[in-house]
Amino acid sequence: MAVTIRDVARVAGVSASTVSRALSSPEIVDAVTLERVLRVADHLGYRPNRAAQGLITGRTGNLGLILPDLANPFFPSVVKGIQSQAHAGDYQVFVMDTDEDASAEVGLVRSLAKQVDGIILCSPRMKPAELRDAARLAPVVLVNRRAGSIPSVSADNAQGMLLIVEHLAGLGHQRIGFVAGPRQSWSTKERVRGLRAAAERVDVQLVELGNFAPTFEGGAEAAEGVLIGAVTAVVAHNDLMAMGLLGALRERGIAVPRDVSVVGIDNIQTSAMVHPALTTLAIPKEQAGRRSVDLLLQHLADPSAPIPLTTELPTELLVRQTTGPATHPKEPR
Amino acid sequence: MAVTIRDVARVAGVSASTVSRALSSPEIVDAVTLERVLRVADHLGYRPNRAAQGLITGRTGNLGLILPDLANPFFPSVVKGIQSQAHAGDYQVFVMDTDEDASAEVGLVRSLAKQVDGIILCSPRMKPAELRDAARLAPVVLVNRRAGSIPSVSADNAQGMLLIVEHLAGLGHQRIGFVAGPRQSWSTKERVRGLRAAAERVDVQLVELGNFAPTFEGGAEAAEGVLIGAVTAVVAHNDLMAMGLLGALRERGIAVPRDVSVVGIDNIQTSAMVHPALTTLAIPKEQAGRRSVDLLLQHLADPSAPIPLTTELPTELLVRQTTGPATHPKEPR
DNA sequence: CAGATATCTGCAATCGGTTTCAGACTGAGG
DNA sequence: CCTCAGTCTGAAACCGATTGCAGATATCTG
Repeated sequence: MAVTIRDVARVAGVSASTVSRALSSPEIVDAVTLERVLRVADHLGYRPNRAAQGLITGRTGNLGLILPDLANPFFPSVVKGIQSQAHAGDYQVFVMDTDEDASAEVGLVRSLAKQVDGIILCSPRMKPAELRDAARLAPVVLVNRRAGSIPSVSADNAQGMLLIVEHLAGLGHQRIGFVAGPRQSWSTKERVRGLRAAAERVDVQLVELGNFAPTFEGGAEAAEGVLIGAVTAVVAHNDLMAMGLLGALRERGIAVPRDVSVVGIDNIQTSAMVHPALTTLAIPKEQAGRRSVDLLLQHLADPSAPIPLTTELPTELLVRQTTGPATHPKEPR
Repeated sequence: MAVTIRDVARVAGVSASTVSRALSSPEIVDAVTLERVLRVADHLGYRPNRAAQGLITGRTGNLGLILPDLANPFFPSVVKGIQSQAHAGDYQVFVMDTDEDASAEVGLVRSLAKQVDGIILCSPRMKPAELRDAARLAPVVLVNRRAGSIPSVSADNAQGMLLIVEHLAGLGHQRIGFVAGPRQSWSTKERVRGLRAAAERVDVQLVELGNFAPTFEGGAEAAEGVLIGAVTAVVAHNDLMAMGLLGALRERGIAVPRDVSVVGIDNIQTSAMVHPALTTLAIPKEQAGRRSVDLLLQHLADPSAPIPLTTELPTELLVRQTTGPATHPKEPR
């Protein structure tokens, strides 16, 4: 059916070995033979059979990507970055959505391990011990999480939180609320830590308003706490929550940013499309994706070479319309 | 390194063939042998090598998915549906994002064809002739497009447009604007057609406001035309555009839905999160994804069996806050 | 009880590449 | 002219599974 290496060999009047060499190590075959083989291969539309190559070389040319929920607007950008970078390196990407099921992750890694050369775990929910096990089954790179000795790519949360707090402090805010994500989440912990450090450094008060689901609804639920907490500014764990919060505040007649300022994190696409447009900390999502692929491919190219363990990408604060001068503290309007 | 079928065979005291049969056609091996083999396989953690299986059977166990832009919030839902349904059928999915590059699609199909058992083309931008060629390289199912004799899954646009127009007419709107997407797009044509038919049937006037990019910005650009067109309601080609339109109208001091009603299409996640929440025609995105996989797997299971050529999924109108009674026509407030 | 049939299993070929090894040929140097 | 190194090529083994074929055993039939 399909044209094989032997077909090319026959037409070019050489052996299969020569064709193989012409394609994979052209420098060791005679120039005129090479040219002829390549022309024939091209003319016949020859495409190496990946399965056959994989069988002998042990390389599949595939990468696996496991993530909790594609519907969460944070992830598609990461996938795009991964996808395009992988493709540039002649790798294909298996995308697997676990529907936020941490236990599914473990099974997926196991079943994927043999079919790919490496796995990218994006915001994995699994336990550290499970991560360690996973990393033994195949080369693994983590995105949005750090763990033990597994290479990882994440945003520089400490720096990002500082940007946020400095911005708010600069607007006169003294009491800043934080609407946290799920307690177990790595990002949540990172961000709490970063905010605490930043608050101390900038000398403002941080009011932790509790943990909520990292969704629009979760953010809406946090509105009550914001009012009770008597803060003049709120940082939400992500943009989705910030948007939920915005909606709930509006329902309660609280004006943003006049009565309270709101800052999101992620810079998802729609954060710029809502009204008022959301001030948010932009995470370089595509870049994180690309970088994770780089790390993986680098490791595959030379498994003995050392891989940078943790890569932290700088964030950027996008000041839009949901942050403004603090009202309460001292500046009477 | 990895445990092979021969390892299992040796430990179980049988031949490799028997192990193979135990795994793929259990009914033809002796019950006690079967049990022993399966136990050993499980105990050793045996996983068949997909490359080896693929080499001999010609089946890869992979599906390819080509789509224009993952960052467009319409697609992740479709991917989720495809992903989960494929996984249920023990298939993996290669996801490829073309970045809206129609010419890239052709190349991708070609390079993917040998590595997958079938390809799902989601909203492909390529020309009909190219589609025909693609379908010759591998089994293909189209999502969101119809073309010649290639099986396809799409929303029932005619029905959907009728729902929209009836809803608006019911609110007293007589002049309804349509902000169309790209002229070449299949959906655009379908929707124009559907709207025209619906307008005629319900006896309202349809004002076509021109073609715009299917983005937030594209929608914003359409605002001017909406005002000039003197319509009391607008249908946008998709939610992203509707949201852009909403923003631009607000900037011009036009209140929605008081001054003008707006209807989107797609029901992307954020359409419910903006204020006012967008009235939109919901497309069953996940379901479309699942269905496309069903069609493909069905064809793979029995290539001779006929496949339903076009599947149209019913849509649903979600009436939220951007549509209200018409102001102009006769009802003075 | 012989012979036919059914059931189960193993051998060996096969898929399409890659890679080791050895041989053919070339040209240089003595 | 012979030897030797260097360059290029082909034969054959191999990766890990599946499957047609044939042989072995058990079961059934008359």
